[in-house]
Amino acid sequence: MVHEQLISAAVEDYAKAIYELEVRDGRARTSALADRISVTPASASQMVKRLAELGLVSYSRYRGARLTEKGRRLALEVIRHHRLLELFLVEEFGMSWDQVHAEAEALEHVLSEQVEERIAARLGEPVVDPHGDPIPTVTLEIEECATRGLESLEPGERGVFTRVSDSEPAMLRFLAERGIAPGDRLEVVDKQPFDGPVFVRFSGAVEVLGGGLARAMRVRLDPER
Amino acid sequence: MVHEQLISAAVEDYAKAIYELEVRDGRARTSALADRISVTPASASQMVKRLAELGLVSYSRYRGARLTEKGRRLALEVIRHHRLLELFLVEEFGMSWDQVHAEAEALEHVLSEQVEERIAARLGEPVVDPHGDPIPTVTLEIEECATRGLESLEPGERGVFTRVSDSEPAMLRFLAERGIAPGDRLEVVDKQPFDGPVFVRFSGAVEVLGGGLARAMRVRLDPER
DNA sequence: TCCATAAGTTAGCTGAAACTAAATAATGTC
DNA sequence: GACATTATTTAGTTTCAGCTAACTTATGGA
Repeated sequence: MVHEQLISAAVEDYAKAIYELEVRDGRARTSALADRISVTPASASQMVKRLAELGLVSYSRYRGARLTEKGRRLALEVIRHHRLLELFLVEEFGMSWDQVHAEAEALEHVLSEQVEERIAARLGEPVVDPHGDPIPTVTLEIEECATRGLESLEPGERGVFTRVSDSEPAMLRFLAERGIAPGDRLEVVDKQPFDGPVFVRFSGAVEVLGGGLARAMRVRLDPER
Repeated sequence: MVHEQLISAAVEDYAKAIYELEVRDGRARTSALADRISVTPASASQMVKRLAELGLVSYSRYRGARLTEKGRRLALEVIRHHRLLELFLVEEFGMSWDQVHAEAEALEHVLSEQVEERIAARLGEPVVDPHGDPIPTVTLEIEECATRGLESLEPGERGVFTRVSDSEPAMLRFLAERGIAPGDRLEVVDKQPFDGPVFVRFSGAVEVLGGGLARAMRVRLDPER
């Protein structure tokens, strides 16, 4: 729970991004990483080398980075901070869904264990954040339940809207306006090819979601009861 | 309220330190500044030059820095963040007096206007922090009431314990243990020369305060009623 | 299988902000 | 008023984390 080597905010950001890419894609390609951190691929490549020196990832050139156990713990700690902060800002300060991501992004790196603990206690040791993302426990356990991008569902398939990328305020506002939130059940009614819009029924009303939004929405497939 | 040029945390720290030195000593000497920031005088000197380029201080070599109006506003904004955070952590999370300084030191640089506003509202737009330091208003007005170091009072003089440096946890714990807090009335009973201990009566009990502690305690002189 | 394109890396540079060592100004004492 | 002491600044280096440009490896179509 305590870092030995004094880890910079930049390194924490890389660890977090690599973790999230591994969860989503199974691996963290350099360019995807660069994209997520908003730096050039050259910078990401270099930083991955630094993370390797710090023992946070293992990698061999040209084949991406894989978090070590130590790197994974660091990533989960940052993610716990991030998600607790998001939930705290929503619950305690009544801030909106789409605002809290940017706030948490900055605060996550300077949150002490002490304050983290106080926040978690205040919120009743929560297990999911406002976007439906699971919050790692104090001991950094996390249950990443398998989800699929909404765009991959075929018409007729049903599921539960489980989480949505927290980094697209416009998307979050769009959903908030329509009262769509994690936990809602949904059924794909129709979809158009080539990343076109997806038609989804949420408790009655059918919504048309553009391709980009559909890819950002993660769905847990209906256990068919 | 919004910075034009994207100001780093380091620059914010310098502005704050210069402000506090100006309040305490009337001016901010390079070595005092270096001391406060925990860098070498050479580093402080260099950074003062940078602050001058940013229009935050005016200075001519060898005669210290003076905050410009812009620099003063930046300092007060950081100080507002710091003191609101300290109070928030004490009031809402029940953290102790001596812990909150370090926390606030890190958080102050990443607190958005939004969250600052929420915290201030939650606390009821407070005007002093837990250490007795005044909190600048939203419009950055502050009332720095004239105080003297306890060590400068002569036996027989009376006053009100008004504030204490928040950066010395041991000192704060010492005071907390004895139930001494800002607002307490006091009377100097005796003192020893050469930075020796000062004997002070707080509502009955006489306490012996070492020279270092005495210098850290700021006292508002009794208006003699 | 070959090769064009895409992905990833290396080399070399930049700006922040720290450092040490050396030089220079201010100050206070006699 | 001279000079020793202290304070401040300058010069030159380091580390971090980004950049561009040039190069290398992977990959997928024909």
